[in-house]
Amino acid sequence: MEKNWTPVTAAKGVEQALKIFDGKWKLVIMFHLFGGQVLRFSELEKAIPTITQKMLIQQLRQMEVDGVVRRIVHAQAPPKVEYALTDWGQALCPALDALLKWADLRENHDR
Amino acid sequence: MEKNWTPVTAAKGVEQALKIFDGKWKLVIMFHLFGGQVLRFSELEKAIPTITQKMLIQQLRQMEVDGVVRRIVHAQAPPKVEYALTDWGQALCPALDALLKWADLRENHDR
DNA sequence: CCGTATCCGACTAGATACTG
DNA sequence: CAGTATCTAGTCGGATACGG
Repeated sequence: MEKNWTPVTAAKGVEQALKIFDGKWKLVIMFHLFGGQVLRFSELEKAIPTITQKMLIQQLRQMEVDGVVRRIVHAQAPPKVEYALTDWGQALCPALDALLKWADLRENHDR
Repeated sequence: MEKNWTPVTAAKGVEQALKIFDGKWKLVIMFHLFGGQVLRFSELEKAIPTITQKMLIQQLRQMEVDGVVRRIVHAQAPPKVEYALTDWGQALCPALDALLKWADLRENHDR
């Protein structure tokens, strides 16, 4: 069945989608995890040197709640926690590609 | 020729694209103008009753600078100014659709 | 009709220090 | 290793009043 969008509801729909990767670091994190990569907390820290621990954990938690990231805890000492994208998270890739493609179009319309 | 993205540059690329419709009202405005609609300043105000004049003009100006909106001034009294999307602005539609489609996928992965 | 100018509260992210 | 807690500066949007 089809949805019938009004300008307002369509905008709200997109905003909902955007909110899920809104936050200064979520895209960077996602791109590090695309392709099925599984990284530890400390590996993400090293991969993104300018992020603080606070921001890293905050963004990861929100992404987990939103269902784009999976948190994998290994019960050991010392602690080991890994992060990976969910299937749904991986599925964002094509949409982001579309955005990149659109940004590239600008050259043809600018002067 | 192909670009070779790193996680960081890809994220920056998407962020650049996102910035262009970032701001609380830009998407709403765009959805009102999709399909070639041409609207006057006052018509946009009526179409989006909760926006203030300040925000409306601010978002429109930025969108104009960024090249997604075209400003059409008719030299008359009383003043008449119309706004429309550029070709590039219209070209955003598919990418936003991809985002909407992705958001819909969530049902299949949630429980 | 189509804007501009100013003030102000809310939210975000960074710095920093500390813990199981 | 993998977090938590607190404080603060900067940014964004809303309210309101005024101008060509």
